[in-house]
Amino acid sequence: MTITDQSLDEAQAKKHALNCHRMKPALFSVLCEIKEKTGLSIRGAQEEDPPDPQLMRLDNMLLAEGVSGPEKGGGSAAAAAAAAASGGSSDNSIEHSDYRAKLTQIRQIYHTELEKYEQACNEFTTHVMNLLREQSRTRPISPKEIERMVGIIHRKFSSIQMQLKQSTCEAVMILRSRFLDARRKRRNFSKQATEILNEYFYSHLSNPYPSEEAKEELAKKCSITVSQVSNWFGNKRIRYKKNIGKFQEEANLYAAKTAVTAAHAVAAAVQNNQTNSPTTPNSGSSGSFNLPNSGDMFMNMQSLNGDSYQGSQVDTLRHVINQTGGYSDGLGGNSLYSPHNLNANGGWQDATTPSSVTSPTEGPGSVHSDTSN
DNA sequence: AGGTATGATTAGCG
DNA sequence: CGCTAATCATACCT
Repeated sequence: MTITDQSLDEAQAKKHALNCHRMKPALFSVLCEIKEKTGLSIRGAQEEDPPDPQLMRLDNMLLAEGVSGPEKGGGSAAAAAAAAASGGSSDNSIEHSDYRAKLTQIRQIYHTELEKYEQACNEFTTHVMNLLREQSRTRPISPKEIERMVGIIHRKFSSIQMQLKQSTCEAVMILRSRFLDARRKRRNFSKQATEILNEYFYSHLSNPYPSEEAKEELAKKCSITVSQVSNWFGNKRIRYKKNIGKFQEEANLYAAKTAVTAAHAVAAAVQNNQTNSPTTPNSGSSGSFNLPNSGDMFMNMQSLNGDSYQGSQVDTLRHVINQTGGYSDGLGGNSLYSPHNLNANGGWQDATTPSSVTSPTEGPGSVHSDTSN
């Protein structure tokens, strides 16, 4: 619906223009050729035999894409198939309808062209027949010869048809790759979605591997697909690990966020005269990872968040943070980080620490140094 | 324009 | 099959 689509339009227009240019002269030249060589050598015959595999492939594909199939159902079927092929995304219906529209366009062009060729074929056949009939007055013409002529004509036209099919296939492929190859057309998730994902990630930092169900839920919440969630976590894990310093700020932020909510809950609980803190917001799948927690994070948290916490709550918060897998400790703060920590826990990542993991991208100092973003 | 962020894809591993 | 690591291709920012 933006620039890409326009370019697609152009591309398609070009494509079709090209097709038309390719077809028409071909047709004419064939006609001329046949006229001249009134049934002598069969020059185009090598192009396809009756069970031409390529033609079959094209036919199958056109059918599968809904171009040559039934009018209406074909389109949506194709769109569905395409969606399935692209990874089962049933989301952005807008784009799919757009896709379908384009596909319909292609189909229409295909059908009109096809019709035209058929018609031309018939016309030309009768024309040649007439010619032959005329000639038959001056010279004997065997039925066999006529038959052969007709055969030649049909073969020629079907080879043109094949070109049509081929071009249509190409157009469809282009359309598909344009629309369905998400990589080409990547769009960032919504701010909200990223927020949700990050929240989950940082509150499960000790074990950021959402279960299938969790993924589904996240997917639903973010209105993205499960595989997108998986992708996101895959990317996030690897990138986080690669450059923890860079994510420090973010980590603090989200930790603070969850901590705050937790704190509220805890506060409520405390008010309820309960000293327990069973309130880790997200199911406590953490556990296995125990890092020593430093106060740093908390301080940052305070400053980042602007909220002021008072004495007793501080401890509670620390506790909560600990529970939530507060992992932020020395890491971003530069010197202290050792990638070993990650592995040690057997939690995520196994040892493959490539030599250059701990690039000290970030200078010393305060956790929120640059914010170059 | 160039750099960075980011979502998706791919090869390879267990 | 899910994961990591590397890479691609685009979006977004400067």
